[in-house]
Amino acid sequence: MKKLLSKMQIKESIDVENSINSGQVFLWKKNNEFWYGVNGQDVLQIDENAKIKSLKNHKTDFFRSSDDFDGIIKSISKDKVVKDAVKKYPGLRIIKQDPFQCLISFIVSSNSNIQKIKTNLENISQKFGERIEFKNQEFFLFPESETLSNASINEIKKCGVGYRANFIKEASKIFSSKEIAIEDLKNCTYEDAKKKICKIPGIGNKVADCILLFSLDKLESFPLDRWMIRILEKYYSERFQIETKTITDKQYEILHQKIVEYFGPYAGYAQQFLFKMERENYQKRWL
DNA sequence: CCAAGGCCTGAATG
DNA sequence: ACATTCAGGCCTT
Repeated sequence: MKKLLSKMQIKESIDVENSINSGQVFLWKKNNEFWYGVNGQDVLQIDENAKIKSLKNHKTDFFRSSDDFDGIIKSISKDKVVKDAVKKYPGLRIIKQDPFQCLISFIVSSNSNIQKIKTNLENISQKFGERIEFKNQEFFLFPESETLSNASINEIKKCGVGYRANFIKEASKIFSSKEIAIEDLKNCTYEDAKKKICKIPGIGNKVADCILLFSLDKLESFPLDRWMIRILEKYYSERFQIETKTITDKQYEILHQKIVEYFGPYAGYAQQFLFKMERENYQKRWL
């Protein structure tokens, strides 16, 4: 029994370090052997075995451990490129994060870089979020949508987000008005959910796909940023031909359809493995 | 529907 | 030093 369990854990083990360091989340830091991070109105402490302690005891399947991980790996392993990436980061997971924080995070991310995104989000939390102590450390929860919807553009700008300040305020208004309900988004299809959130200012194709993949359970979502385009050109130039320099909405949609046709319904996982691998190849920094 | 240009900011590059 | 480019894009023309 014990042997079986340990074997299972090796097979299914979650790589906390690499999952957090893969461009999905930003308000995380390591202190001694634990990772600490803000997830909406909650703070989490995670050890190397992915055991989670939550400040508010919210139930969250942060690492999507109820996903059939082995099945997903089999499903996306269509070629050597993905297989190599999976072999390199076998415990890399898609993280299920707080939807509002995720939405604002990726609005902030556009035309930016990880270090700056992190700083911007820390500023937003510190300025507008509730200060709280957890495990003898200070944290600032991510602000509620109401708070940000009532904040002035200038105050938001002080967080260093520039022209995105207006997007943040407008997005927060829409979110807090419940005009778009999270449960609906989770329940409807990828296409419908995407259509809905793309109406929010500051959310285009790429940002929408990040939000859908990292907080709304849409695993066929496949965010196409500069890195993924580069990866497709490098490893999949015949299969996914990219005709133009700038990817238009229409081309993005066609490309995404081809990608899902090829990688299947868990294409988002394939994206995460490829992204992680290529960024590491170029020794890009994470948090 | 497509192409081009502007945009806050700050670290990296020349 | 100082200017220019570039970075997980989006929006307008």
